[in-house]
Amino acid sequence: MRRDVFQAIADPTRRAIIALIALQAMTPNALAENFNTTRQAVSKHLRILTECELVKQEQQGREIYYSLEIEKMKEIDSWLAQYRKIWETRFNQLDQVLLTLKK
Amino acid sequence: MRRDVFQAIADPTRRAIIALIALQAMTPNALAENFNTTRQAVSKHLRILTECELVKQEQQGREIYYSLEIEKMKEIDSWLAQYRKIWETRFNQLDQVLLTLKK
DNA sequence: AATTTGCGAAACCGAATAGTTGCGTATATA
DNA sequence: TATATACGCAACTATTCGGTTTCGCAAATT
Repeated sequence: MRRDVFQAIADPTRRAIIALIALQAMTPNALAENFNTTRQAVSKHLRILTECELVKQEQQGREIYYSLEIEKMKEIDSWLAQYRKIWETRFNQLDQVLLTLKK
Repeated sequence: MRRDVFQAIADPTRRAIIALIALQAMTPNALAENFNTTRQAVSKHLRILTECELVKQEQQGREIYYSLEIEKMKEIDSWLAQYRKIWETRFNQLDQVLLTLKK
């Protein structure tokens, strides 16, 4: 099973889960109440997110709190960095053009 | 068919295509030669990338050159921005702790 | 004009995926 | 101790996905 961060964030429900647990740790039941889905479905998404280390869990009694592993999000950021470089270069080039026109 | 950027970049072959055409426009055949796959397979990926506007095409005779629509990549960047804010805040907090310890 | 080349599109197939249902287990509550 | 709650896991189903094969069309080459 090839699980990577990009595959994990491909699903909109998972992105919604990420958005919620980024703010505070939550249980599967609490998460399911926020969507039109069952606890089991959320549970499966959490398993995928856990497998690619985007999420960490903490047991408290019979409840399991899930929270975002923010470090892993940087992996997407570093992939994006190469393209950010491109659009920043283009922006600077445009900037140059505008400056030249102004003169 | 729900095509969005996140679903598009989920596939490793598509990320490789993006990396190549970010540097220069390429034809499906030229792209296929860079991978262990057929032109048709590449063609399907290009269709998906085109549908979500990550890629633009330019016909030249019977050849079609595909290149990256860098603007669309910013969509991923702006989604990531909310999380970047989180890790930067945490970094600053850690920075504060280190400063306090130093004194 | 006949052939080759570059391409998209459709039909098809096996694998993966999202979701449901049902189960077993552990913790909490009565 | 009996019951309710929170959860993960496995089995099952419908759908989607990545890839191949085949086809037809248009542009280039002979």
